[in-house]
Amino acid sequence: MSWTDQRIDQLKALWEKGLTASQIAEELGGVSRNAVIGKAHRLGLKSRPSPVKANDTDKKAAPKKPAAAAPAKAPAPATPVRPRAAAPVAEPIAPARADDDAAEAPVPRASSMPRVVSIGPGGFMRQGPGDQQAPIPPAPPRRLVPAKPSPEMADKTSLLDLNERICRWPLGHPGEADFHFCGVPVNPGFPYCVEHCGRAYQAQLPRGVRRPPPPMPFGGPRVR
DNA sequence: CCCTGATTCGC
DNA sequence: GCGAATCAGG
Repeated sequence: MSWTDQRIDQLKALWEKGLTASQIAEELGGVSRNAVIGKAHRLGLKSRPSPVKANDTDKKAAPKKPAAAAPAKAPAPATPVRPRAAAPVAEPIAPARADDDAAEAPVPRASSMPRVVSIGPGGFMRQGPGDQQAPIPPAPPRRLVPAKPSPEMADKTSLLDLNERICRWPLGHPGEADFHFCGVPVNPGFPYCVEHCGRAYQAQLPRGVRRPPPPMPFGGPRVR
């Protein structure tokens, strides 16, 4: 991903709105938290209370990197591919309500009055007459997360609960009411727990060897 | 451990 | 310019 004007505007807006770098990175997609921070600093919009910037007032003796001439980095190839993040997933979007037109009172807007422009759910930005930040970044109706509907789903691992350190082995079938994921801690370096790694990764058998169970796709035919 | 932002530095 | 690696505080 590259820093298009749109993405930069979005970054600025979200950063000034107070979102954390992680949240912004997640929102933008395709970039890491570090990338966001790096870009923010390059854009000059740094500051904002950093948890690590306690000191400064009169402490000057701060030897930073005394002997940094030999970094000698040893990248760890032990883990072939570190899972970066959950696969991009289309989150449910709230259906647009169009039935409350009656409530839309036409607001008289003096042209010299600063407008208040929505940049997303709960987020607004003043925009004066002089300001031209043309198309305000499209406000994706994300972050609106459906509540766990039923008590028996409350402790199940939903799609939205997935992260890099819990097992994403699916249990049940997408679309079913109780579809969820395994959710126990992963076998480090793998997307599944030890048990499910055992099912996901199987030793290559020599040709001709008869393999026990012919797995049916998607868990087999479903009776309906 | 998790999180945070800041900084460095090889690309 | 970019961002992973690293640092350092909470």
